[in-house]
Amino acid sequence: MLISSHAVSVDAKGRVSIPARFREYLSAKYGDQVVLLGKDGCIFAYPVEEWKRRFSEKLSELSTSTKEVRRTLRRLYGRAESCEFDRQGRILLPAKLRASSSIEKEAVIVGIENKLEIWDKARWGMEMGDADDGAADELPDEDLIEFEF
Amino acid sequence: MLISSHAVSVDAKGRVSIPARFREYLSAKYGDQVVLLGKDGCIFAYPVEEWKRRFSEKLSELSTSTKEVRRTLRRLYGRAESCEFDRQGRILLPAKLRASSSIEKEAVIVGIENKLEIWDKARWGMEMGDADDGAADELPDEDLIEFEF
DNA sequence: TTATATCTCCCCACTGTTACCCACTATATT
DNA sequence: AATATAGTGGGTAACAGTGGGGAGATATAA
Repeated sequence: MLISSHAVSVDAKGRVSIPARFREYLSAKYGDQVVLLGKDGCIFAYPVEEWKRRFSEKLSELSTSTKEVRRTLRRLYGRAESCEFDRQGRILLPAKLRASSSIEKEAVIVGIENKLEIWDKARWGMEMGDADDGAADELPDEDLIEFEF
Repeated sequence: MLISSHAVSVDAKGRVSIPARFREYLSAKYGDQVVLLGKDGCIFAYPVEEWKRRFSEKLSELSTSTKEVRRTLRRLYGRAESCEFDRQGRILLPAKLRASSSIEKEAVIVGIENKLEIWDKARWGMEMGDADDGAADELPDEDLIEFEF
């Protein structure tokens, strides 16, 4: 299971190191290929198998006979990118995705169950409520779920 | 079952010894991996299985098609950390969590049913009402639960 | 086609951190 | 007293993350 967040740097070539814990889990369970998708102001990274489960299989149930379905499909697949870890355990973030997620020099990689999210560091701070000091460790009232802590 | 509290020291590298009773119970029942989460001004430590039961399974019932659910997920997973006991039975507390819980040199580890809480010693004293002498063995009025003793 | 530029991914090198190992002390047990 | 166990501290080798040179592939231009 993927969990936690790591600050990483983006080098001049646009590469980011995938933290070792994440990489080991992904390589062992899924292989070295992931699918990238710009979403929520960051980059989602799915193992191929997860991408298929979430999108390919769902869409294959639908008929492509309607314009709407075909449009949804091409918008989803057109924005996605496929990429692999290099020998140093990094991935090259395509310039398009770096631009759309405002990622430049400092990034944060977040493990969420079975996918990764890659954020610009400043944006991640906003998303987390700018409260690293524990003042916001209470989940906001509007939360939909009642967790058992 | 985990119960009682132990004072431990935090070494220069940020490690704390998990008291033997706790470690034996956790290792035997769950394994050597725990998930840490900053909460209530201390650090919660769940066996992975407990984390999954409380959070992963609950969240997997929800659709991630709404922005609110995705945000809740990343805020929860992003603040958590996964870690293992070393050969001496210690865990390394990540600097982020030490900071958010004010843990520096002296800590207290509390066993509560099936999770641990790790406190800064001074804060733990406050939480216990500064009364190690038994004067506060009566639950305060504002407690929400009526226990059957 | 040839020449030039760009991109991708390999390799190597450097640095700070991590986790293993050993050792010391205090407490408990025989 | 002798032995075992728990908690503590620190040295050190291995590894993770970082940065950059350069080969090969692909694209662009002449």
